Amino acid sequence: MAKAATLPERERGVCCPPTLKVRPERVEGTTEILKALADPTRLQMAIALRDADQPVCVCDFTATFDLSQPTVSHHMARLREAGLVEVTKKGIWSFYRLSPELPAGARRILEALG
Amino acid sequence: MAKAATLPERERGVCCPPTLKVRPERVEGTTEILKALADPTRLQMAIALRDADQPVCVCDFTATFDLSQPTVSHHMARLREAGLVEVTKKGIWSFYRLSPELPAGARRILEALG
DNA sequence: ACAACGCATTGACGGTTGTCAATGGGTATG
DNA sequence: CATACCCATTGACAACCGTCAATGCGTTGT
Repeated sequence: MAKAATLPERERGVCCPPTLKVRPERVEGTTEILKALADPTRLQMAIALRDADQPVCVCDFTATFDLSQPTVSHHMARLREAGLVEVTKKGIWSFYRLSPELPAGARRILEALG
Repeated sequence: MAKAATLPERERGVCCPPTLKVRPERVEGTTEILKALADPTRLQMAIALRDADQPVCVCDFTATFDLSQPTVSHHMARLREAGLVEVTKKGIWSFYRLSPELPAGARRILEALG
């Protein structure tokens, strides 16, 4: 992270558009991840899954947050669509865990949280 | 980041709510930062400011993105309200830079991007 | 077979968001 | 002063989001 010291000298009517270093495809992907995490409930869900040593059942999330079961299911679906988590069904339960093949960028963001 | 190996054994009608480790106040703050970054334009703006060695003028952002000037101004206001950036006015120009006193959590998130 | 449980999906609703056009205010140049 | 430039604010509008009630489906236990 560079230091921002002096203000540039400028000329009227002239702009110096900065070059965007990140590839557009990567911007879109990162934005989707950030949108998936930019909700208090989903943020805590993601952190809980990150720190869990076992997959977590949906019923446990429903018990934790003061939210209806469909709402919890909706949040898990959003995390799933962002590629952050995966689901495994066993009997009547659905167990969620972080995606094992999580891209490095997504993992770095997750580890920066909490 | 722990490994998620075996599925837990469960019992019908019983839930094991995980303990949420992050303080609620911190959850709210982190969510605000993530919401501020969860937009393609603002994400690129923030990365550009993170990597810039000089404060960046609004007119440069207006020239870079295919967006109207009020929209760019609106995005900068959102980054400002999230505490991520600061503005310095000099003449007719407004120069933006990352907040010098950026909290450690926010800095970690920013450094995890791009 | 039947009832109970766990979960996903659908439909609906208010609140938020991203965008632009229009406006206004501040600062430099002629 | 008058004009041009840079920027913020306001108002408006479509799109999206978070939430719940209702419903449906598969699984388990009786």
